[in-house]
Amino acid sequence: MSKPTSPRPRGSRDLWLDAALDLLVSSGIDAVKIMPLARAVDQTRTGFYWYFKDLGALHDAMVETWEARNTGQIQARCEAPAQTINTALFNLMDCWLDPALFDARLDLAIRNWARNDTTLAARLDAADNARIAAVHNMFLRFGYSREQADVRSLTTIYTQVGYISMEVEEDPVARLNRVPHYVEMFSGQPPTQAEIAEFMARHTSG
Amino acid sequence: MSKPTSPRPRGSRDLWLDAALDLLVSSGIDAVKIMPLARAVDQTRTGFYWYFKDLGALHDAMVETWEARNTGQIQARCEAPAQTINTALFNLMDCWLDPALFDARLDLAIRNWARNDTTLAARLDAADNARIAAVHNMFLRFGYSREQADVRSLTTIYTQVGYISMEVEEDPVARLNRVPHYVEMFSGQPPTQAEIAEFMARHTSG
DNA sequence: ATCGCAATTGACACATGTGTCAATTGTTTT
DNA sequence: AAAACAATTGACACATGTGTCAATTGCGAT
Repeated sequence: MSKPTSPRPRGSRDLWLDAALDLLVSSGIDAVKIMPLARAVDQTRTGFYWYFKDLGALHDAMVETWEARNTGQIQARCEAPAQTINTALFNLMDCWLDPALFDARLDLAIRNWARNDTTLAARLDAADNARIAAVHNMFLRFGYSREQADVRSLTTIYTQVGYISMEVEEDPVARLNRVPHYVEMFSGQPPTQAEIAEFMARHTSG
Repeated sequence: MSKPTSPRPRGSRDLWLDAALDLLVSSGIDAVKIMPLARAVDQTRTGFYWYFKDLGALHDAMVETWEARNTGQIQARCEAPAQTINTALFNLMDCWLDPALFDARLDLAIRNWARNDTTLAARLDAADNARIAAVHNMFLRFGYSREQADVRSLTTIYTQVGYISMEVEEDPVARLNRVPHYVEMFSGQPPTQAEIAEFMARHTSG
C-alpha cells in the first residue's frame, strides 16, 4: 500500500517507436500521433520530445526500421541454391508463410502510408523493383525467356501483394495445401511429389 | 467591375460528394474533412450541414456511390458468353484496361479505408467474395475441377488487386501486350492468334 | 412587393492535436 | 553529499477540426 499509483516507469526511444509501429500496422499512419501514443505507453506527451525532435523524426525512424527488417529477405530466398524452378519457388514461398521472414502486415501498412507520402513512395518503389528483379532473375536462371520471366515474376509478386492487401484469412492447412498449385501456376510446371514433400516438411514442425 | 469578387455560386449535395470522393482517392479517408473540403469547393464550412447531417452521413454516401458504381461489372464480364476459357478471360481483362468499366483507384482507396473501418470491411469482404465466386464459376463453366478453379480464380483476383495496390505505372502498349501472357497463366493454355487478335482489336480503337 | 421557403452565414462552445520552455525530479559520478 | 547530467513535467501559445444555432440572404411563387 506504499505505492498508491505506480510511479510510472521510465521511457525509452524504443518504447515509443514500437508503439508507433504497432499503431501504424493496426490503424494507419494517420493514427500515429503523439497524444494517443503517450496514452498507449503511459507517458507524458511532452516526454516524447526527449527522444525525438518531432513527429517527422519518429516517422523517419519507423521507415528505417521497416527497411532494416525486411531488407534482402526476398532477394536471399530467390538466390538460394535450388535444383529446379519449383524448388526455388518453394523457397520463395517460405516468406509468405513465415512471419519471421517477412512481416506482411507491416509491409501493407507501409504501402498504404506511401500512397500519401511521395518520398516514402519512392523508397517503396525501389524496394518493389528490387523484389521483382530478384524473382525475374530466378526465372532467367532456370532457362525462361526474358518475356516469360517478365510475366511470371510480375504475376508472382502481384499475387503476393494482392494476397496481403486483401488481408485474406484462410485456414492455415488449406492455405499450405494450395501453395503447390500456386507454384505450378507460376512456373507452368507441376512440382514433383518429392519437391512438395520437402516443402511440406519444412512447414509441419512440432 | 460591378462584381469585385464573384458572389460564390450555390452549392449542392453532389458538389460536396464529388469533392469528397476525389479527396478520398487522392489522399485517403483521413483527408476527407469538412474544413478542407469547404476550401476545395469554395463554400462555407457550415453550409455542409445543409446537405449532410454530419461527417458520417457523407461517408455513407461515399460508400454507396462506390457500390453503385462498381456493382456487378466484374460479375457481368465473367458471365458474358464465350466459346473458350481464354476468350472469357479476355472479356474479364477488359475491366482492368477500361476505367469506365472499373474504377481501380476508387477501389484501392476504399480498400485502404476499410482497413480501419470494420463495417466497411464487411461490405468490401462481401464484394471480394462475390468477385472471386464469379471468376470461380467461370472456370467451372469451362470444365476446370473445383480445386483448379479455386487456385486459378484466387490467382486471377489477387494478381489484379496486387497490380492495383502497387499502383504500377507501365507503358500502355507494353501492358496491353502482356495481357495474353497473363491469360495463358490464368488458364494454363496459350490463347490462339484469333483470340488475341479479337482482344487487341477492342483496345486499339482510333 | 411581399410572403415563404431554401440556402448561407458568422459567432459560439468545445475537442484534439503540435511544439517550446523553464522548473523540477531522478540517477550517476566524483 | 554535492555536483553534473538525464529524464520528466505542467503551463503556455497556437492550429485545426467538429457541430449548433439564431440571424440573414436569395429566390421563386403568388
